[in-house]
Amino acid sequence: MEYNKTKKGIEIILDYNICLDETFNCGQCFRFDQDDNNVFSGVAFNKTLRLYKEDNVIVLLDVEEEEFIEYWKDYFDLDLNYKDVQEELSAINPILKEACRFAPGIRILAQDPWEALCSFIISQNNNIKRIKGIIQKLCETFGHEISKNKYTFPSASCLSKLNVEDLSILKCGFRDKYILDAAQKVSSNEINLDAVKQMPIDQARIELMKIKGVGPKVAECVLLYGMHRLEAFPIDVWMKRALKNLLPEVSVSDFGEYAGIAQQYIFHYSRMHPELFLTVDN
DNA sequence: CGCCAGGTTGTCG
DNA sequence: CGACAACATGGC
Repeated sequence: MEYNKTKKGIEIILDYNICLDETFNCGQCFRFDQDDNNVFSGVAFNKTLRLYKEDNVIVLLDVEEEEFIEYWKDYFDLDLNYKDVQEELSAINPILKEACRFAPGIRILAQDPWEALCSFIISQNNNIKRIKGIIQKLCETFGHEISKNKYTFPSASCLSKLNVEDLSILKCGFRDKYILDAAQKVSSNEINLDAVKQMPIDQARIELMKIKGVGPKVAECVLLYGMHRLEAFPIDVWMKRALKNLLPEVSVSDFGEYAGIAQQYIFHYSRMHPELFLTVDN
């Protein structure tokens, strides 16, 4: 991976494809949006990021080299060769190969663990549009503004001081008490997310599921998107349908160390092809 | 209006 | 263990 420092910011020279639209809109994160002229903007790690792609270059606007190295290089998983991963996955199964081919520019973002935990608690039995709205309101209400209409994600410590009435403004329904339980367990260090990130994955799952509202699927999303554990394999309604109807002869253990990336390609492919499932049950 | 949404919990057999 | 209703809210 090569990059240049310019007066605009950091320019990442791509030797393979990265699609910002698919990466930000494939259901793994909820805080980036595209404004007019092809520029995406959002917040991660309490920092506003604005970026766009032009030809084989991604421009991170107004980003210094130190900030790029410390945050964004890992955030976009730039040290992993996704082309190699896709070749490996494509050899497993023809449908998986097709899913890789369909959206090869998706990357698994390495998000903040607490933000991922909170976000995927909110995601349960919910739709992506509304998830984004609830998270936006959460940040507007309890984070602080760092640039025009851009807010930090409120810390666990901050949310742990609130009660369910305080959260009613979010209209997040029954998930309010789950958010508070997560905030309390994390801020008190009863659940140490930095430690969980380093644990053997079976133990990490058990630790995360001590939080109310965190079951197998949410735990898996936290591991994959918030702790960059690429072997994690979240199974939601779309993945259930896909595994049953598109990949009946494949077992989850066949996907290997990059199962989470495989999952993302399959999830996105399925969501973009709902017609594949119209005539089936579940 | 009714079904569904990147599920989890509690309960019942 | 497995099945299944209930859960808040709003997108479509």
